[in-house]
Amino acid sequence: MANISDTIEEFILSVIGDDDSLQLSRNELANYFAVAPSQINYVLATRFNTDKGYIIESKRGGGGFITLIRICKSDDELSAILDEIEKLDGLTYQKASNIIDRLVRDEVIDEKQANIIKCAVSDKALNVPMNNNRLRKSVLGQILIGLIRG
Amino acid sequence: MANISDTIEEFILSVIGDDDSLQLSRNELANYFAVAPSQINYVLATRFNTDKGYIIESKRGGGGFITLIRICKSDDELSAILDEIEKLDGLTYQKASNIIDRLVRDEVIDEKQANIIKCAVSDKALNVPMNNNRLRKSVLGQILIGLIRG
DNA sequence: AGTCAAAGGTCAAAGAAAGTCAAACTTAGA
DNA sequence: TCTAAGTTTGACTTTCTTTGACCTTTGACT
Repeated sequence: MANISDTIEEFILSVIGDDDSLQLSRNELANYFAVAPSQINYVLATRFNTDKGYIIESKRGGGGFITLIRICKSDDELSAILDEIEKLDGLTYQKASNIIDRLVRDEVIDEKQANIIKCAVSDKALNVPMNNNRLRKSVLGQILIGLIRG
Repeated sequence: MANISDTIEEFILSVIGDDDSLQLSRNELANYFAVAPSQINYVLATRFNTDKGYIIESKRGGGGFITLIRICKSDDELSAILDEIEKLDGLTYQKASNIIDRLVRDEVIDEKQANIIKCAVSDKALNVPMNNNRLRKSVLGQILIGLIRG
């Protein structure tokens, strides 16, 4: 509890509300929360990355800014994600979790379903005597296929 | 009696009271009782495990924490199944599927959730170069725990 | 074009939790 | 008394967060 990154995340989420983009100033935000500017990058990298369904754009120099854009939900978001992970060799839990969060955000699945899926792809569930990232990709892949079939 | 683990157990029980979850800091608690931090893990492992009706979640790093969640009464069926499969060495897909159907019949989960779980424990998902019945048991087990957790 | 200040970016080290595991110790029971 | 089970401790690991030093880009102003 009481870690500043979570607080900043909350703040950004509350500011973005239902909008699908938000412009902010890294320095101002860092100043507001009295943290190092690079902490803002940390929050963006861990909480607002593409897996979670956000795109970050920015500009440096005088009058610079950071723009946060929510990737819009599309009808075939499931197949898009399936394609996306198909290219990868495996999936870390972190990445899988981000994808699942994104599906919740875009209302493709609900919290309970997300919970089930996260458990299914957790390290605890996939406790094989080797790197389990390939297996995780396989499990999540099959679940996505199952969701597509309805 | 009067060993420190029992004292810590008492303390946690008194703090949790009638609530069904409690967040605590391992270091603070260890400090309070002047014991090694890992003793807290010992107390949790021996007194607040799933058999005893609790589930533990945690996060490391700055602002880390441990959350203790009490399994509630309505989760009896899930816990019973958990106990049941805990005794087995592994689970065939057929057996897992039967369990899932049973949960649907008893309205513990719905069709969609059942579909997700079946995908997660399918042979296609669990395509490891060995017998996957142990793995299947592990995956279903974690999902059941997740369902209890809510 | 050249300079400079004002952004934002990167990365690695330090810090702050919690987890693991095995050795040492204690205690209850045969 | 001997042993097995339960407890306590501490060294080492893993994960997540915070900080700071240094780098790059941009636009304004000579």
